[in-house]
Amino acid sequence: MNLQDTLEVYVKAAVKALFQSELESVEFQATRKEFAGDITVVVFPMLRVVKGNPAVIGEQVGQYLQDHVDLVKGFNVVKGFLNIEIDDAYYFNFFNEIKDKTNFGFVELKDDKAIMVEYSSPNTNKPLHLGHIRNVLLGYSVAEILKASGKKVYKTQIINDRGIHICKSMLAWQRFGNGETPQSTGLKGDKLVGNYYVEFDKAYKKEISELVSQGHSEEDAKKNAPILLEAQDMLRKWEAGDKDVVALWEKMNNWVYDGFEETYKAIGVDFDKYYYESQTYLLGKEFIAEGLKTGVFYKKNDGSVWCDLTDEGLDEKIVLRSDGTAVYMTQDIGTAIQRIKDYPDVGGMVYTVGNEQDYHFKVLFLILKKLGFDWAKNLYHLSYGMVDLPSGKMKSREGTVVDADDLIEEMANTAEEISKELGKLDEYSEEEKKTLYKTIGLGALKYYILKVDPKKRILFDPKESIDFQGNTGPFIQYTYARIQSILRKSDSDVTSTSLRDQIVLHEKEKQLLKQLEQFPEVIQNAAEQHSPALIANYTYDLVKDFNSFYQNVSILGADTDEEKGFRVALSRSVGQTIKNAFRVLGIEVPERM
RNA sequence: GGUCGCGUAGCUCAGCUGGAUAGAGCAUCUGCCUUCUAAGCAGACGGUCACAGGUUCGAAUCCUGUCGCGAUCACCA
Repeated sequence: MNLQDTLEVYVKAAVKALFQSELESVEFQATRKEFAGDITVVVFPMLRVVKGNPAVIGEQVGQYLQDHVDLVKGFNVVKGFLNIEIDDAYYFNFFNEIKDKTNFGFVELKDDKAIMVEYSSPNTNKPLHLGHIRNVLLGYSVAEILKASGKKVYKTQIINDRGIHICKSMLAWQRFGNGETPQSTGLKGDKLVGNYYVEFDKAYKKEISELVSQGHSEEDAKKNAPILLEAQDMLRKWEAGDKDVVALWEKMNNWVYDGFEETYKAIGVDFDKYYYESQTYLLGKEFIAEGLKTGVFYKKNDGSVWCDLTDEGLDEKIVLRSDGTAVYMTQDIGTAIQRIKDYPDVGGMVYTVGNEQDYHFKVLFLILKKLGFDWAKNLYHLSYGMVDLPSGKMKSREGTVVDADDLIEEMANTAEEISKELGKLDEYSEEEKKTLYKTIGLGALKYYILKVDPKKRILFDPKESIDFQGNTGPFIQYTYARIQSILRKSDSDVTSTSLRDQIVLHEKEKQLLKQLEQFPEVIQNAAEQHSPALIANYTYDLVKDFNSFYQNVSILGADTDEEKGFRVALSRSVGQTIKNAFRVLGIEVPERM
């Protein structure tokens, strides 16, 4: 139980004893630093049940608490705010409870129902870019946060492996590829396939302008360019199961998967299960047929199938084309159902998908509810803002994308430059240095993305490098490394001695303890709100507090062994908390830097 | 046009289940490395919380409207 919950009981008791009134809840806030006290009770809301002057009520409640509650050492009232001073013993007790925990803030698995978190749903015709990075980092982190909050979690993705886009790459490769492979070119598979997607577009544009110069209208040319017709023909062949086309499709998709896997590994994320649209859209069709029988859907004269959502304030939505082929919605219905079939313990799902698809998911969830699935009420669209460039949206075909692999590498290079300038790593081997540069570079990138509220869009300017100072990943990593340095230099048995409460807490120490106490709640909040940003901002505050402590209070040079032991142990706990917080953000922490 | 989201310091962001004088970082300026890692600390400068109403003892926070930016409203995904 944290301080607020503990005090709430006493405040309620005080109000009952003094005014014979029942409070429903008590409003707390951190005491502003210009006033004495550790925690503040806001008196105003009590006026609803207790009539009188807030300052006087504050006095009376404060006095009652001081007289009846051991942990309340003193109080003062400013206007309607009752500032309470807490006895150091309370903080020592708290610290004794957590000081040896390595899993501080994390909750043991407590829910029998699992959550499936989907993130990264790439098309297989081009490499991953910065937009995917945000998606992957958010999804992975939210999955880890949910785990830390006591949930069982499966991480998954849906791979958009079928459709006209991959046929375009296939066709261009067939035409211009001369049998190139990742092996023959040394290119990552996704890059190779992506290049042919661009090649296709070039050839397509060329054909359009030729047609236009021959007198065709622009619209006509776009629709009837031979290379496009051929790509569409290829798609039909694929759907018909044409052996050669399917073989080519498999070959090129596998190149892409290998490339993606390399990128995921570099980012440091993983998945428990992969889903492919080519394998789930048929199940979607089955359930459309089912829903047609039960009246969830209806058929129009042309044979297309729709869902009427006008009662919910939305439009009608098509779920099957008139020619009977699947649309996006069809396969998403199929995928969701397939997942529950595969993992019956899943009670809800989180979809990490950009906010451009808000409407789609609103509709998807409604349809699944209408189809009568009880898990449909536990679906959540983790909607996030786009990552835009100063020039606007990233466009693969126009080459205005920030490539994921390139960016990761650049970040490590920047980390290397800075490290070399600072020159603190002389005793490290080249191998160790390389790993460290990667850790720091990735830390900077991940923190930069994750500290922003998911729903806000991010403007990324490639010309301005991501910071390594201030509210950044490397700053936090640096603080962690600092703490490890202290731990190495202190004799370890000091940290294991149990604490007595004779030490008077330094203001900076108390601040750290208060901040540490928040951590479990921050994890829970972040899980409820699906927001890694809350963890990032919390960690930053903790680290700022630690650095202030570090620069103002001597740890290893403390006056007594007892104080020294306490400060080392406190530092160790802060370090552990940084590590735990960063773990759920998917960021590693270095032993030195 | 309908719907949804966003608008806080020059820039990037916190704060938003209503609470005290709106907080950080970057940038600019001042101090601090013969003491535990200066990727740091201490401080200065910087705000009509887009605008206008409303609810409230109290609004950056809730409600309504206006403006600006973005997304979406496909037999695309």
